[in-house]
Amino acid sequence: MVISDDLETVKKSGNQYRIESLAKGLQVLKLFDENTVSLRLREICERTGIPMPTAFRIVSTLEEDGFLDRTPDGDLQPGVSVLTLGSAALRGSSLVQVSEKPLRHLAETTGETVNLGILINDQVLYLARLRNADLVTANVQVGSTLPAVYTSMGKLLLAFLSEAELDERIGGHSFTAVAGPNAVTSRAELDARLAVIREQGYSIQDQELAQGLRSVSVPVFGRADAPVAAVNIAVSSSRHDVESLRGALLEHLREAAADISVRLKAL
Amino acid sequence: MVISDDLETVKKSGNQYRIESLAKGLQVLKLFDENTVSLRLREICERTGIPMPTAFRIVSTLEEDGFLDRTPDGDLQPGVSVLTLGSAALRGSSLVQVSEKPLRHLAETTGETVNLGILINDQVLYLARLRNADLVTANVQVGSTLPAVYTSMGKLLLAFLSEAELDERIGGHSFTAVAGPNAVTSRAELDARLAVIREQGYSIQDQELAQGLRSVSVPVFGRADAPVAAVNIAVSSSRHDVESLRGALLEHLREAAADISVRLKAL
DNA sequence: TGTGATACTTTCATTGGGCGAAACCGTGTT
DNA sequence: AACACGGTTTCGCCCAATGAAAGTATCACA
Repeated sequence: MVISDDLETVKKSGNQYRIESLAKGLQVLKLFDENTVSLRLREICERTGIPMPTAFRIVSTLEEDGFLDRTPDGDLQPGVSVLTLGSAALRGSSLVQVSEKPLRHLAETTGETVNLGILINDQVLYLARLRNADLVTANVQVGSTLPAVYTSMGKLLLAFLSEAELDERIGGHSFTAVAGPNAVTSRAELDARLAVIREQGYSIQDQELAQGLRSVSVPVFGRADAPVAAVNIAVSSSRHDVESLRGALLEHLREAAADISVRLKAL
Repeated sequence: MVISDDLETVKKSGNQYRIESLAKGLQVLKLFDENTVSLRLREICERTGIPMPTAFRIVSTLEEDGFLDRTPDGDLQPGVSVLTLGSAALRGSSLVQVSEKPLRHLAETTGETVNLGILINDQVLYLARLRNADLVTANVQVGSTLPAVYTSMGKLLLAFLSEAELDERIGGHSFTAVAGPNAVTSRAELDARLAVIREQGYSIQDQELAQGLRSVSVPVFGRADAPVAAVNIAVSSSRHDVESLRGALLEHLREAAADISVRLKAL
């Protein structure tokens, strides 16, 4: 739409409608993640570059609305609103609701760790996860994201994208992240693997994410003919080789995915 | 602090540091809850009273930062940032982490629905919940809140507050909400029940929240001598009478709570 | 094809609210 | 007592946030 990048007034942000003060507040909220349980005002300033009085006002506002809480000693933590919002969003998703029973069944019949994930840009977002008792598993939780190209769910979902969409999402990927021994290291290699996945209809990851981890994924379909999500079974390499994944586990996985797909279409 | 309510400039909000535009953005975010999965721009305007151009800008900003997503047909939904933030906050809480195993054990040995909750103002916030197969249960999920005075966990946690704190939290409570047949209906009645709870060290709710539901709760302690959370067992009244709750179930519950407390103190 | 309604997008002028420098405060440390 | 540090409050400037109003796209119904 905006053709006028003629002047140097392009601004850093592409959105002409962005409200700066709101964006700053969101930026502060996003500082809190799995590794960052609590922060002090000073740390918020350091990490964001926002001057202290402004950060103070932002924090006051976030606190007032329950998005931040203060521990007795003044540390700032995500507040109730964040919890309620997040859980509501997660549970509100019909995909998650509908998957609950099939996933539980899958986990029980196979005894393995199972996951449900969707594609967000170049990342896989884990929407549900049922862990088994394996000592070594990927360190992900509901809400975590991982680079799509190193995971079986991610590659599966990438495989169903058009060439253009694929470019858009992973065109800039550097393939240099720390990953497992068999990780893809170039776009060409990725394209080849995606072709195989398209061919066989399922996706396997053999120690691509990390040493010792394998997984197999299949698609979940909604009403449209593109997959809306992926389900997988993740195992320790010590207990299952690649062929084992292609056998009974894949069969159970397919049943679960089909079950979820049917329930989705029935909505 | 601010003694000057002398002028009529008291303003609706008590916070002199509030940033209006940020607050409005948060208000929009909060529209999304368990019953509100998606909204249109027009609905956002109607529900908040924010004029459309402003709402448009707010939504653009929230979208840009991943706090809102747009379905193919333009409906607005909570975005990835909300999911990741919320789950991170939930999982980041050491209380939830530490409770996982004991709660699972409790659920398995008793076969009942078990919950973990904390007190937020006059509400109980459910941090963890393991449901059994009962047809009728309270319609709560992780992240849900319920009025403390109608729940066993809530009353238990209220019972440990000082008179002043109690006043502050439920001083304005009207006791008129739709609740179960045995719900407390006055502050005096509540005080009496809290006294009993303090006496016996556990809390029972017998169809106070809703017809057909009973539960029993005990406290979880951290390093301080006030409880940090409550654990409960929630049953259908058709399968357990009140005396049954006081028996073996209470015993198992106490063990789980003690287990969690020990783990908390070991951190 | 035309008419109108609806929902959203863009413009624009006006102004109040957001902004950061700087001063201030409280607490702990040397 | 002097200092440092983290947080709070003041103050005045000015621009970014605001909403009225105009513009556009889409759909429904004739």
